[in-house]
Formats: sequence, C-alpha cells, structure tokens
Amino acid sequence: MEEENELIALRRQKMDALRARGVAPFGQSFETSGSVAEVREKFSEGTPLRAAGRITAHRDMGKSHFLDLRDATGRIQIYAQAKELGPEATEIFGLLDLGDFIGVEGTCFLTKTGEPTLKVHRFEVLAKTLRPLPEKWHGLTDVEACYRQRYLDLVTNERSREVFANRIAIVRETRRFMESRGFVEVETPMLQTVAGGAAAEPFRTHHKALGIDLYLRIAPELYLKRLLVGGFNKVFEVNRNFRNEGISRRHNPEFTMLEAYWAYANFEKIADLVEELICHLAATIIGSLQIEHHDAEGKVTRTINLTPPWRRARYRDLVCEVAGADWFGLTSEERRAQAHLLGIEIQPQMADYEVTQHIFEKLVEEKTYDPVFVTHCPKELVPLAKQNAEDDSLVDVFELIINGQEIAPGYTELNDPFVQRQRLLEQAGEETQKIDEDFLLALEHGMPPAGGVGIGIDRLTMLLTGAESIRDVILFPLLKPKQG
RNA sequence: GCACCGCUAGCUCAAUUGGCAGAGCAAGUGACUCUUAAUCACUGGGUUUCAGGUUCGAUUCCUGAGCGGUGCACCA
Repeated sequence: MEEENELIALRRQKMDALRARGVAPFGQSFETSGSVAEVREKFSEGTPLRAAGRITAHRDMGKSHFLDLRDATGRIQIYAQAKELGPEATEIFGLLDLGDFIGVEGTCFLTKTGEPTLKVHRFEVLAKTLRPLPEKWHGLTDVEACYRQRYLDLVTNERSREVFANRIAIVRETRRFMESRGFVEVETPMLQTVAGGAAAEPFRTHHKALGIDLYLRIAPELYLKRLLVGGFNKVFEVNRNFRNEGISRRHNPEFTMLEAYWAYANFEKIADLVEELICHLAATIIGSLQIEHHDAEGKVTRTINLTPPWRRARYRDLVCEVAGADWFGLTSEERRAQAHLLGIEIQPQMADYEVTQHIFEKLVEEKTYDPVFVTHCPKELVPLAKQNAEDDSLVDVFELIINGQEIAPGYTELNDPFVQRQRLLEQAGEETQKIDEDFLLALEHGMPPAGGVGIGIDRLTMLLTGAESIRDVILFPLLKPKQG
C-alpha cells in the first residue's frame, strides 16, 4: 500500500510545511454552529458563524478565494482574502488542498450573485488529506471503486448521499411507525445452534469455550415466536440476516429484514399493516405515492403507483390470467407444452406445482410493478403457514410483489405443535439435527394465533429510491478482496 | 458454478487496419479582489490490471489468471 506518486508526494511536503510552521496537520476538536446544512439554516447577513468540512472546490482569484466547504448534509461557500487573514495565515492557507478538512470562523454575507457565503476571519486545519479526491464534475463513476471506497462515493456523488439518507430515514420511520402501532422492538440471537425460520444455507462458525458449532441466523422467526409464547402481543425486529448463497443484483450475503409478529391477528390484518407502513414511508420520505425510477440520463423508466388500496388477488387467478383460464384443468404434459408456447423453459424433473410456480415467477412476479398481494398460495410453496380452513391445499399467506420483486411474505402463523413438527420433519428430510426442538417445546406451551411478516429493507429501499442493484443501497456490500 | 462484457495518468474518458499512448479535471508555476464545472498562459504526470505467447513492432491479436458488471443457475 506504499504507492507513491507525484500528487501524494506533494501533499506530504505540504503536510511537513504545516508542521514546520507549528500547525498540526491533523487537528483538534473544533466548535461549529452545526452541520453545514444547519449553518445554512442559521445564515443571516452580518452574523458570525462557525463551520467545518472538506474543501471540495477552490476558485482562486488571486487576492481573493472562493471555496466550497462540504459535509454529508450540504455545501456552503466560504470567501477568503489575504488582506483579512494576514500574511501568516495566508501562507498556511496556501498549503491547503482539495479534500482537506478545515474549520472556519466567518461572517455571513451574500455575494453579488446572491450566494450565501462565509467571509473567513480565522480558520484551522482539521485534517490534511494525502490523496486527491476523484474528479469534481463526474465524481467517482467506477462502480467497483464506489463499493470498495464508499467514502469517496459519498464525498463526490450527490445521488449516493441521497440514496443513503433515504435508507436511514426508511429504517428510522419504520421503527417509529411500528412503535406507534404498539409493537415493541426486541433483539434475538444472531448466533443460533440451529439455523431455523427459512430454508437457506447458513454461515457456520464455532464457539471455542463451549466447543460447539454455531450458525449465523438466516431468520429471527423462531425466536420472535417464542416471545409470543412468552406473552408479548406485538413484537418486531429490524436487523441483519445472513445467507450463504449466491450474490446478485438482488442478493447480498447479509441483508436487513423487518420481521414482525402480531398475536390474535392474521395475514389479512398484516397485509393492511404492511400497506399502511409502505405508504407512510413513501409519503414521508419520498413525498409521493408515485415512485419514479430513472435511467442514467435521468429519463423516467418506470413509475410505480403505491396509491391504496392495493390489489389483492389469488395465486390461482393470477396464473390463469397469464397461462389460460383452463391451466389447472390441463394434464401435466399439456401444462409443459403450454409453458413452452409461452416461452418459459421447464426442466423435466420439475414437479407440477413447480411448473406453475415458474410460470408465476416469470410471467406474473417479474412483470408486476404496482403492488399486488398474492394470496391463497399452494401449501407446497410455504410450509410454515397455516392451512386455509376451507381448502387445505392452500395456505393463509400473502406474497407482496412490487417492482417485479417479492418484497414481503406475510402469514397466518402455524401454532399447532403437531402439524408444525410434521412440517419441519418433512422439510428437514434425513437431517433431523436441523429440527429446532427447543422451538417445538415452546409451541407445546401454547402460542396464540398470530399474523407475521418479513420485509426486506434493502429491496424496499431499492423500490423507493429507484436503485437497480442491492449494492447501491448497502453502504458496504460484500466484494471479493483485491489481491496483489 | 456457467456465459457474455469491461479494466488506459489520482479521477472522467480517447487512441483508425497491429505503427511515437492523448485530452479534460486534479496537480505545479505565473496572471487576476464577487467566483461557483471560475478564466487565461506554460509545465510535469503512464509497468495500458497481471503472467505468458504471436509479431520487426501489441492498449489493440491469442492463451491463462485477478477483480468487477450483466444474465443464467442457486435462493420458501
């Protein structure tokens, strides 16, 4: 990492020159009037204010200089004059570079173009930067560099700052909303002896003192349900799940999930809750229920309409809409032929319900942008939900689809310990060590009927911010380390 | 895991059929007291991701590797 080039060498020399003048290149605390955005809010001509940030532009007019000072909240122009600073400070000023952190004390004034500006009386060097910033106009565009060096992306790209500000707001507003509905936030184990609650491949680790293998959780579900057994009526958790599977535009090995359980409710009440939550987030954070996605040139590529009430449709009806009204009357062979006609590739070993599911994914899910709650799914697809009282081939669940993706599955939760054991056994097959006996024991002590839901916060953020890749909404997505 | 594509200065991008590797920003020097992608003049800056190969000559063609992107596969 000892790369040395002309640019870095020069900055080192400036750092040394600062030291030679008795200026610490990496300074101490600095009292400010607030963040850059707050300084702008407090701006009033003639008022003295103090601001700190990075220098991101320098317009040198000879005896006077205009600089942009920037932090994550915004930008403010500062104005420095040799006459005002005096000869000593002017010399130190000359040792500053783009990217350096400085703190300034100055008086508010408006330039003749009306730009709010701080006229600098005094400044302090807070941190010298040894490496140059990316180009000021295009910013950092190399996607790999944006992910590996997110700080540079954040410093130079307004769009990236906006996406992450929105993500932060989504998580904050989600917590507020859930609490306002009487849900309490809890923390359940990340390290689990049995990785339950989903059918994903877990990450494995080891506890030395106990001498046992542990798993990073793939879902918090079975612990949140234990809390229903313990008498909590409304619980939620917003935290990370870990799945040891492929990485793609829609998958990161660690991702954030809101999971919530509501005693005495069912999937329909949960659907209402989810609809209200997402509309609340869109209205308060994006400012509209019409979510526009744009391409690189800024043209609108898609508008998602979140105006409630959202469509609720049965799985069966949605499949018939795309595959023909008689789909479920067809024989196994006829269905495969029909799928082929529709341009869907079917592997010969697929079961009939998988053929239907494949049709559903390709022709319904991937083409559905406005929200749809898909209800009455076949039980094979969702083994942990309660069966429908009238038709036991169906389960009482919804799959919420927006933006061509599954955003949230919601269930009426299974609380019969016998049926639950049987389902878990079917799912585990030979691998009985995968059965969470402690959870089944809890169920035998009685879990109230309940509704539950999991919402992928990353995908929800993609939907609301128009990001095309999950890596664009995760500050530090997992990448292979660079070698050499 | 498979397929296709990409990798050139700190950053953003050029380089015709294989023929001296260029520009803008950033940097350095100089000019300029209201600029805001400031402007003007001059200057420096390269192991073309890496390792091989073909060739008089490779950023360019071939083989392999690394990392990334997209799609497929995987994924309740």
